[in-house]
Amino acid sequence: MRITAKQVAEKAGVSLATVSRVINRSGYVEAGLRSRIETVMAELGYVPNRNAKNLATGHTRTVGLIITSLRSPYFVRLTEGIQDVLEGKGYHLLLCNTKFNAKIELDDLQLLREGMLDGVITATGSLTHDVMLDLIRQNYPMVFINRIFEEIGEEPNRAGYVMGDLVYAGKVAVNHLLQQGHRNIAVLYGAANSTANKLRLAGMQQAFAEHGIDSRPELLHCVQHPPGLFGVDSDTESNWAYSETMEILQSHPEVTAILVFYHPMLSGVMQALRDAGRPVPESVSLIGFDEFPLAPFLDPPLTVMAQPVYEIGRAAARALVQKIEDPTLSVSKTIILKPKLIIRQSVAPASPKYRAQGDRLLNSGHK
Amino acid sequence: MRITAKQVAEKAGVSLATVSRVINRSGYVEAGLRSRIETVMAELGYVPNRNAKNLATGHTRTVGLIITSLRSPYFVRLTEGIQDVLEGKGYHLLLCNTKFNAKIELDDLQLLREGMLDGVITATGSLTHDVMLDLIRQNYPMVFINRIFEEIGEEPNRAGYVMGDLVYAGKVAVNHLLQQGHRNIAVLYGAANSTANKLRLAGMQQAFAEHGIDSRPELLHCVQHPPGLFGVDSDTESNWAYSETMEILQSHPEVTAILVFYHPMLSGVMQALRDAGRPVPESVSLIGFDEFPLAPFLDPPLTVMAQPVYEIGRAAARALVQKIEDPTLSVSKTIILKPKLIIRQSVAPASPKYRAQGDRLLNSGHK
DNA sequence: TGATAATGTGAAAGCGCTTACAGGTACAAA
DNA sequence: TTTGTACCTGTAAGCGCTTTCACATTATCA
Repeated sequence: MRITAKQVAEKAGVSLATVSRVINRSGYVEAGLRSRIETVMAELGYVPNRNAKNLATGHTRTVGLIITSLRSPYFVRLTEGIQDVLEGKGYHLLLCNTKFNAKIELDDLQLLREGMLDGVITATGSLTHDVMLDLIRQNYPMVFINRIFEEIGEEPNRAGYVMGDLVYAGKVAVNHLLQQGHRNIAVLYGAANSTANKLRLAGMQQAFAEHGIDSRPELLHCVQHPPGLFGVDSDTESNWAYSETMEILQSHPEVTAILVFYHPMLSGVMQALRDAGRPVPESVSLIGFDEFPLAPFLDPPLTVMAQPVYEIGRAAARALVQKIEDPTLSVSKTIILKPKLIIRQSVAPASPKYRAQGDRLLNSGHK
Repeated sequence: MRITAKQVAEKAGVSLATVSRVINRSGYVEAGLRSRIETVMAELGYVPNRNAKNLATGHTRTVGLIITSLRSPYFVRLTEGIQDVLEGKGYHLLLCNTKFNAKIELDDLQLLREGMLDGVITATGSLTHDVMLDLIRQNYPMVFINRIFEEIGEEPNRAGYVMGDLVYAGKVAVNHLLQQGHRNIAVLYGAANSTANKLRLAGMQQAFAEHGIDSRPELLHCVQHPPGLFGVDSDTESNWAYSETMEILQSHPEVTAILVFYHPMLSGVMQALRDAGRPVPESVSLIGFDEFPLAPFLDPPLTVMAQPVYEIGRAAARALVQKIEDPTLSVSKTIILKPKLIIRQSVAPASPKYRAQGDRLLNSGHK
């Protein structure tokens, strides 16, 4: 059977409390006694029971991270940032991969309620919005990435927010395209209705506005996948992106540029472009989101909107730990970090033909 | 304060035991009472305390996964396989990213001893070999991926093993190269001394043997990174690979093919090749390990040894859960799954010049 | 009809820790 | 000497569940 602190106490001829003190280096214990107890612990091979400790102290020093998939370098790098700070603070990470499945997300959120998690970092969209709201209002320590809750006003609570500057990201990406003469741009979204998508869309529209162009739907073909679409399968996102891209290419041959917001969709988009005989960037320009090591080695080297996602992860983890350890409620400032466009070779000037077509559309006015 | 089962019991006018029975659907409880208690729980917003439950039952339904980095599609896909089966069985995943750092690995292993983890799946190399041995002998439920322990003979315990057929992988990869006339092959390893590396090396040597070639060190330049080399930094593996590749290219200009066992190194290798003016595959052929969605879109499309890693993950998780839930000790059979070479365009026939050079080396004999 | 089994409920003893609280000693300051 | 304070250790009451055991009550079957 397993050795308990009580047995250590008996063998060392001290009380349980003293053993606890040496384990936790808390309170006073005389040096001689301490080392005697440590010897006994070593002899007995004593290992403290973490569950008992968790119960007694009311916390576990583990936090949950909710993401949609590790297939995106965005989430990978985010996770790394988070783990690197957690590790330094003695926290552990419980990973929840929702695959856009609300049930899975709910399941992990429940762990927070059940006291098994001290806090949670959420990097996903809007699947379980109401539950999140509820948790925030109940003052659970939470940090949200690229997401805000308008419903929560100035009520103090223990939620924090860290974001990339998504408006800026959308704007800069579209600007780059606009400058190269692109007018008909298709956008492949991640989950619908997410804060992130709204902000990016706003940024994209700003870019159009700044170019004196009215960004009617014809000029910006946004495709969002329905919630809960993706399964366990290795490449459902990619497959979805493939068929959506094919669809766009056929129904909107005037599209000369594609923005891919969710990295796992990239391979599907590229495959579709290849199958449709539309070379990148000669025929269609492409911008990906999130930098990854092999981006310079794609054919063509991929122009990418790089979010400072490692830093976002670190900021999120720091904020969460701080919120966990400080019982004070407050209304928290949102931390915002700027992304950067890394220009490579997947964007080229729009072919004059399509350029003209876009401008024609543009000049035809609308009611 | 938080609602406890005791309060539910009082309000419902029943005993604590009965409340516990309805929570766990265990034992007998009359239908009417059950629904009354459920109503009370709902009214009170009762959520059971998981730490108390963990303490009382002695298990947590969470398992640990130890990997080196999420930057490799190998570990990503592995993690997905594991999570997909765990999720179905009601287990949660605690993720440990060692970054080849023994301290971090030890830390998570400790959670197993402390009872916070019901079991652990280890997919890393040899950093904490002795501790692993210890844990196995103490009959903790563990599953090892691509790793075996010769030290454990026929002693029954609760460890399991699942492996890709690494010998086969090494053999097939080298065979492919040999057939194209390559004779001087460089290999970039992951962590030194791992079971996986030994097996692959064995396979590679088999391939040479089958071609009637003696695979002296001159013909197979293996480079292993020292343990603990890699840090937090985004691309230490890549940087290491870059300088090693540069080094090889200079000191062994006769090398015409490179095998990259650890995916995060790939970008470094490709950058070095590019900087050294050695085009792939015209000058140097390249084989990567582990398939990933963008492999067909690299320049050139990458030939890759694809391990059935999702299946490996599933098998590992199934094995672990089974070992957790079945207290019987046994000596376990190793599950072996075959990889597959996916041929694309990063391997071309060796240039005759180097081919000749390789053969000359070969024919010069050795003492 | 009585014996046996199945069903339903409660009391209470843990699970293995932490943490007041109380009490004791030693030593410096007053 | 007294008092105050730092230092040291133990007692015991939890933390919030699960689970055994005992005891009722009801159904089942010769």
